Amino acid sequence: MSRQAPSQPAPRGRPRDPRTRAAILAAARALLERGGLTSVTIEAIAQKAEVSRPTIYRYWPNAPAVAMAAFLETTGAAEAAKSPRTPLAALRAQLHALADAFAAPAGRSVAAMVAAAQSETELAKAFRNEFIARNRDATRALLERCIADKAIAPPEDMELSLDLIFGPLFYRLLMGHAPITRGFVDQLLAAVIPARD
Amino acid sequence: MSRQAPSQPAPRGRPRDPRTRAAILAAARALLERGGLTSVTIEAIAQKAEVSRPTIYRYWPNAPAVAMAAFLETTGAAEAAKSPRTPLAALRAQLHALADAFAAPAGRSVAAMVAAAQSETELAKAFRNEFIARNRDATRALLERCIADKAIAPPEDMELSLDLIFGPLFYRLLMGHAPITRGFVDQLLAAVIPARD
DNA sequence: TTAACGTTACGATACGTAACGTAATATAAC
DNA sequence: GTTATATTACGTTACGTATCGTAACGTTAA
Repeated sequence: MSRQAPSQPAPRGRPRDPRTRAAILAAARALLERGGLTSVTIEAIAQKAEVSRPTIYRYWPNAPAVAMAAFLETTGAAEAAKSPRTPLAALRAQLHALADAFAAPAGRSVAAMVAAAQSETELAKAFRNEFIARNRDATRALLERCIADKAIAPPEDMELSLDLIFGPLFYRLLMGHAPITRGFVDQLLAAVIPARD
Repeated sequence: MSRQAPSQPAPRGRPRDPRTRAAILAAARALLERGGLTSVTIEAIAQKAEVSRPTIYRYWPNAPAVAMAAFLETTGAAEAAKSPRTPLAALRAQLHALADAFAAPAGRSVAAMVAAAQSETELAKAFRNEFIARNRDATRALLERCIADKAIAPPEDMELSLDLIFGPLFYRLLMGHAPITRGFVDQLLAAVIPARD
């Protein structure tokens, strides 16, 4: 009996050691948080991961791609805390979490990925789809729950509201002209989300 | 009669040829707009400007510094159009000009400089002081004139208002998830600047 | 047999600097 | 005023280094 449409084409030969991939990503992530994107070189990753350089190239085409993979692996969209009862509180908790991440060393990684995305189209696409879009989706969902609950007045333009919330956060992260605090998030929300009228 | 405190200590030796500096900056600017920051190498600048590499190093310490100098030379703060009579119209014109710049090839330069600032402290400082701060100052001044004229209600936090205006613009520039149009600016203003009550 | 991985090696690009010669300008000496 | 001299700008050439991306080949695990 022969399989006519195998969903998994049966991998042949020696399988990839999962520790290899993990070691590369872990090394890239560590380098990224410490020294920023410029310190994430194939050479440095290879040494830190105790893997040969050609092996890294067998997984990813260049250093920024490894950095992006490492970044996306560890940093998902900020998840809404489950505990808050009201969607408004959940929204606030979600953005507080994002602000915390931006203020922490992880914020440097985010900034580095934004920077990397400016010069590499592929990275930009991945970053938009896997990070930007996910964060917007998560926040949009909570906003709509707030609207459904009549906790806030429905905004005229939902996408504009998202730009008004995320824009200033990224702006401060990248320009560094002012700190990113939970209080700042609260200010943003107060300004952007019209309280229930 | 001897000058006791000469304001210009009389430069000695061969003066710098102004065309050298101009050629370097022009070349850097062209490279920056086309290929982004990674294409702005000392090597490429030297060839395009028809200047030797050591000469470039005599002016600036590294390639990103040249790029920043070229950027700041050509892209100042958006100036308020003189024609509009009311400060509110001037504010709108100023931000329209910024949006136009962000949407044009010059926008790529701005994005490239933001990216560069993430990995080079010196550049970050220059960029904050010479570009970010200047734009904020210009807009803040117009906002205050609007307030003085009672054209708009005074915002609770002026700096927050500036973040709400500039943040989304940079956010769209850097993420590229939506276009930067004059209509977007108008939407921003409507949302952020409470109309006269 | 097939593919993963290491080792070694190679050419290419860009870096930043040094050394040296020449050109252009100021100041001082005559 | 003309001439010497110091000083600086710029080009040319060269050097050593870092990192890149790839190729070749052997070894190991399925």
